Amino acid sequence: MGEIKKGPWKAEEDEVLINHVKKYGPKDWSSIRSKGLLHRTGKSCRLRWVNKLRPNLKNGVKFSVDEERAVIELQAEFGNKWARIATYLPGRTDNDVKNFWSSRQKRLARILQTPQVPKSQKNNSESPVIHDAPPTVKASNLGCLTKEEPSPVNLFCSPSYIVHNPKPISIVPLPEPLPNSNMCYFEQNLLQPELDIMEKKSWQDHRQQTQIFFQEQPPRLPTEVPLASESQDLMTRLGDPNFFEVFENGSDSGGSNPHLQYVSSYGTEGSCGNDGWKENDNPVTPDSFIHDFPMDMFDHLEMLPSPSDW
DNA sequence: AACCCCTGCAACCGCCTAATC
DNA sequence: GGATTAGGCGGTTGCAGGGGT
Repeated sequence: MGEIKKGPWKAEEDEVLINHVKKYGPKDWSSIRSKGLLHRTGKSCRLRWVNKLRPNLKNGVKFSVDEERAVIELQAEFGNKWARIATYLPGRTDNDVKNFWSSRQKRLARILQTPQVPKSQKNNSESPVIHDAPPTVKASNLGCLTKEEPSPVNLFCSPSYIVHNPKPISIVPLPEPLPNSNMCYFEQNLLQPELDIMEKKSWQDHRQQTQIFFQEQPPRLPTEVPLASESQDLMTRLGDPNFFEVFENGSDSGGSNPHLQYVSSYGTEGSCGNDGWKENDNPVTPDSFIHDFPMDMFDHLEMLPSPSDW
């Protein structure tokens, strides 16, 4: 048996592989090598067929908006089960989906990358911390949010989620991660290294009437695509130190069924007086804001200067 | 023009599981 | 029942091309 060939496939090799599949079907990959047809492993042959030679593949075609949505939704549901996800996307392979997802994650991580806050600024508890990028949920905190430890929850844990899901962010403060819960989704989408977490103090400084709401519905596909111009507006708002004010005075109770809310010590009516979780008797959600996130928001984000330039 | 950086993509690697011996 | 093999899958790597400086 000759040496095993690696590296890019040549057209002649493809032809041999195609002929083999025509004769015997997409199986017996190992026999290709044992018969001396190719000096490739069965694995390599199979991979080449599945990813490049199989009929009806969308080679060289970018993911459509619908496909992107589907990947995001399916990834939220199945996790990194690329092969399974690919079965929902005609013409796409697990490799396609995997590459799409990882490049997207990289892109978002870069977008949301935040520079280190200088120590002098950190030590100054009176100075509000101005974040250079939309803050994110520390996903690992989501599983341990308690009344005693009302972590400064930052939204935007999953940009793709927000971009593509007009529903309010679902944060379920449960003691244990649930399979197929949104929490799992957050865990999987945590951008590494962990993006900076707002400190409690600055959280309070920024938001005198903090209210974060919870719902248990799974992510849903968006039903409308806002205009691109809205993206620009939103990006302007994201860069605004007072950005979080949009979460105050939520006006749209929406269709969710929130059952908990986070109330700061500066909370308003019904506040328990201390920071912490409380039953939400009269939920008001920031739906309207979240719903405003356009599909292409992060495409526009990329057009902004990098955080280091801010 | 040269260099660097980023991105997308193809292919490989390692692990796991099922089938076969 | 254990060992071996093949196939499947997710993670990772390496490279080519494009864009910016």
